[in-house]
Amino acid sequence: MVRMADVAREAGVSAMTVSNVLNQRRPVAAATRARVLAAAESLGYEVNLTARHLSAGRTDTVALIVPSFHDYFGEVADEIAPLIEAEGRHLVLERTSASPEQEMESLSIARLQLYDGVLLSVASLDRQQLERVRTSKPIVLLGERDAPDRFDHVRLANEEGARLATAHMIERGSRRIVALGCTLERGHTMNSDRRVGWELAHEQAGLPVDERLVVPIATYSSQAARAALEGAIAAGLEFDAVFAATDVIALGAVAALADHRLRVPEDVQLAGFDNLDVSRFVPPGITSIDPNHQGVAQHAVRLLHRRMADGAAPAEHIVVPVDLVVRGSTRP
Amino acid sequence: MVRMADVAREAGVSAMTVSNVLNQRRPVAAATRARVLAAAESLGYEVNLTARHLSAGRTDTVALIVPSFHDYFGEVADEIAPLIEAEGRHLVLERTSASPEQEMESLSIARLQLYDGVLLSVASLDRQQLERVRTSKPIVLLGERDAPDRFDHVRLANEEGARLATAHMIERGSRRIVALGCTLERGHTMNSDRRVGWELAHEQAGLPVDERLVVPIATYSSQAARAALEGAIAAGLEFDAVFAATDVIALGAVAALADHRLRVPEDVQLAGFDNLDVSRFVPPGITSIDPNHQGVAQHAVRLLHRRMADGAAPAEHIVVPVDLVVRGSTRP
DNA sequence: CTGTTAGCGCATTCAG
DNA sequence: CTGAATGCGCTAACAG
Repeated sequence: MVRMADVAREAGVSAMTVSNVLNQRRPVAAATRARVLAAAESLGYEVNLTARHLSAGRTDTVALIVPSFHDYFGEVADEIAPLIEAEGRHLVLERTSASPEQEMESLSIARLQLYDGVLLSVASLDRQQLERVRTSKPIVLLGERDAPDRFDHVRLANEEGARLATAHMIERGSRRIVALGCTLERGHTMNSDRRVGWELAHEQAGLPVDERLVVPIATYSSQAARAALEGAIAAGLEFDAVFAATDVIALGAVAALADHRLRVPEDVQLAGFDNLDVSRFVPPGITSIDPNHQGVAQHAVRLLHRRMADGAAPAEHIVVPVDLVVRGSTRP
Repeated sequence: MVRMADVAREAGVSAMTVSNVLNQRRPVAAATRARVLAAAESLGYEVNLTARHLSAGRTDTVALIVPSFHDYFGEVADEIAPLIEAEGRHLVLERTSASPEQEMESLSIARLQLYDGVLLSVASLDRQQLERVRTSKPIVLLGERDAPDRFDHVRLANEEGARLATAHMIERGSRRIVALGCTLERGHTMNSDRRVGWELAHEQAGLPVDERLVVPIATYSSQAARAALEGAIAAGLEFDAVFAATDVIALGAVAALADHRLRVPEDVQLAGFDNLDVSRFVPPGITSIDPNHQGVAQHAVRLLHRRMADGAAPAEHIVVPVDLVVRGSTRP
């Protein structure tokens, strides 16, 4: 390994001068500068970032910690990356496997010290566990779970999105709308908040809420969603629309409906949530709630930036508005 | 910030003893040990990993560098992560935006020094640019591009996969098969190799190869694929099947075919490549080539592991076999 | 079993 | 404009 001292010796200067040339921190005589650059080049020198980080006390790197790398989180990450890079920092992704243990570990101060700031996409930690996280590192929470007020937090307008999608299908004539992947449990989680929105749409339309239409699923996968809806159909549940808690779930619903030769939207209307790319292309196009990734990304980075500048600033809690995107899976 | 020295003072021992207790490196008297742990706990001490990394000369961290975080790469990353973690290391993702500049920068020795090993998913660097990468850091290349022999490299059996999918549709009666998202250009790239497989299937079946059926696309998006196929249809291209270079492209084809009321598979058969989750659920199910993510992940991690153990070992070039997964988009 | 010394490679501070 | 001294926090090697 080539160190700065090696370059210094080769160029006949001190290490400090090498540092100054390479970082353009102080003016250096042109001739000296040229010699240093030549020496660095010929030895193939590159700065040791670990040493720089230790010395500087910062890493110019931000971590985005997600439950898993694919689907929704990958898409958000691609939105966040350029915003972080625009400020001259690097973004790295780590994942927690959505297990509370790993999510806690990734929050250990040790791991945090590698980064100047952390965006944590909370999937499974509850309020109490988050309460125990004590660190002065800038952290911004992303996601739909309830969290302590002292954290900056960006979440979606889950209720409003679910209400919009459900109201839209009521307006287009449906009266028995399955809430697939939702839950009757209370407490702020993504699938509970979305069920509340589904209820709200019924109340606002003066329709009764039939809790049998809430069909929970085992895991947030298309496979589980397909199985759950098949099960509901087999059990004789009557319905004329499906509100799916996520687009991944909606995709499972598409498959289950096709298996039973139920036409979308003629027999059953369908709407999802997340506006994944795939929803534009699966015929007849899946009506969905656009979660405004860009807005999420912008707020998250803005809050983190602010927090890194001022650790004592009061916490902000952002609810990012969402939009209904109408496609062929709901009736005109 | 609490340092080891603070804990040492609090516990009335030396820093070395604190280190030994926390890392279980050397036996420590039970009483001392207890005092150290109590002190660490009460002060809220956590080791500074940057300092440890500098001192130890390693980071126990592997980077997976990908062109973008979503879709294919996110799925592979989720396969690789547990294998890395099983060896007691951490995995982080960085992205290059698929620009050659950034891909080169992520390969700068400086950046590499942060990691004990690097898995680089090559999207846009050509052989010549890779040739210029000089480093003793363990690197394993992933991806379909041609690369210098001195690198360990894991790629898919692209030709064979494309041949399988095309031959399958020929067998099921198609004679004019569009190669959507492929290219007539020579040289080892993903979409060139897959075109070669498409050709090969024709030759083996004794069928002529009509180059007008090769329909390239502007970007690897469903949107671009949809537009390209619409364009081909509008231009009067006659075909009875589509081999899509990727499943993302196949999804665009599904949309384009639906727009033109062409039934799959009755009017047009369709097969893709990548076996994305979505392909199982889009009616009638998209026949696809399974890229064997798990095999890719296992080989990549194995090669990296080997390389980290022995920097001088001869480079291995793995071609991971692929499988045809038949679904409803091709005829029985 | 525990402590001392020294150094990982860089960059800030102060001197010249 | 350039250099020397010093510290970032941890741990390997050596003493005791």
